[in-house]
Amino acid sequence: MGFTGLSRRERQIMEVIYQRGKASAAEVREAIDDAPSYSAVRAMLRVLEEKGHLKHQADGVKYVYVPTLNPEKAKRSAVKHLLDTLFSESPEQVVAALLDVSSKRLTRAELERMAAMIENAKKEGK
Amino acid sequence: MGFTGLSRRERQIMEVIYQRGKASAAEVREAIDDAPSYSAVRAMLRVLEEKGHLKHQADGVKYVYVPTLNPEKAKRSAVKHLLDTLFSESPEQVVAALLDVSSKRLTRAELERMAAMIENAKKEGK
DNA sequence: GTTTGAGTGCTAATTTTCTAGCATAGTGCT
DNA sequence: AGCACTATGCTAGAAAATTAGCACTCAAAC
Repeated sequence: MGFTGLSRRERQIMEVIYQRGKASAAEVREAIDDAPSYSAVRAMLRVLEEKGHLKHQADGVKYVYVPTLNPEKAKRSAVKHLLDTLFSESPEQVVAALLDVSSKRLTRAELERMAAMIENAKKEGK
Repeated sequence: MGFTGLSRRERQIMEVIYQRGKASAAEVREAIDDAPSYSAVRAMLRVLEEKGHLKHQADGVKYVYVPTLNPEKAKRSAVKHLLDTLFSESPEQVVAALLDVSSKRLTRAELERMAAMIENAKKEGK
């Protein structure tokens, strides 16, 4: 499932939670730039849980929210969505943008590992 | 600018337009799954234009809408956002997901080109 | 030149999203 | 026990998004 179907705030909240893996209402609120009230955040967490996007665990007295969807699926789904919408199904362009955006931070080792993954895909696709 | 800040419908519409490069109100409507009325689509196109995300050109009698933001910037911005939220700043994981999602469609030539891009990045990062 | 069709601009109203605030409960401190 | 603090559950209301519908324009077909 993509983020389509979520309202603006809901999406913001889901993003924070995916980013951190899990988060309490207060943490979500802190992480949002133009954050709404604490009450509002709590209300929306409840709604997101109702809709099935989140579940919560009691951590001591408070609730910690976690995505329902397994992270790997979420990632694949997001990449697929990106391919469909912005990249006209062209994985190459994604790689290009990726290198462009993160070139400064990339170490040689990381690049090697990426190359290895691609090498591997070549073999498999034989 | 990412899609943050847009409402659910607005986002859907922007995605359609990025996907196709440009689109008329009728085309946008057709491309949306659970589409609202034609009027509704037109109204939102107008709003998106006011907000500066779209501009329109007259194509004969009708309007064709085009993104304001240059496609390259949009792509970079989207990839960056994805890195920030779901991928903990790890470009490798993006490549992994990408190969995973599109493995079936990838030709050898495409893989070669990706490999070449990475090779190139290695040299530059020297 | 008038009728028809496809388009636009606008506005009022509905629906959804978003928000604040109050009532309540548990914990820890004194 | 009483107080302060930090939670939660809930609900009413405000604000924003979404929608439908009408009035109008223009071009082409008749």
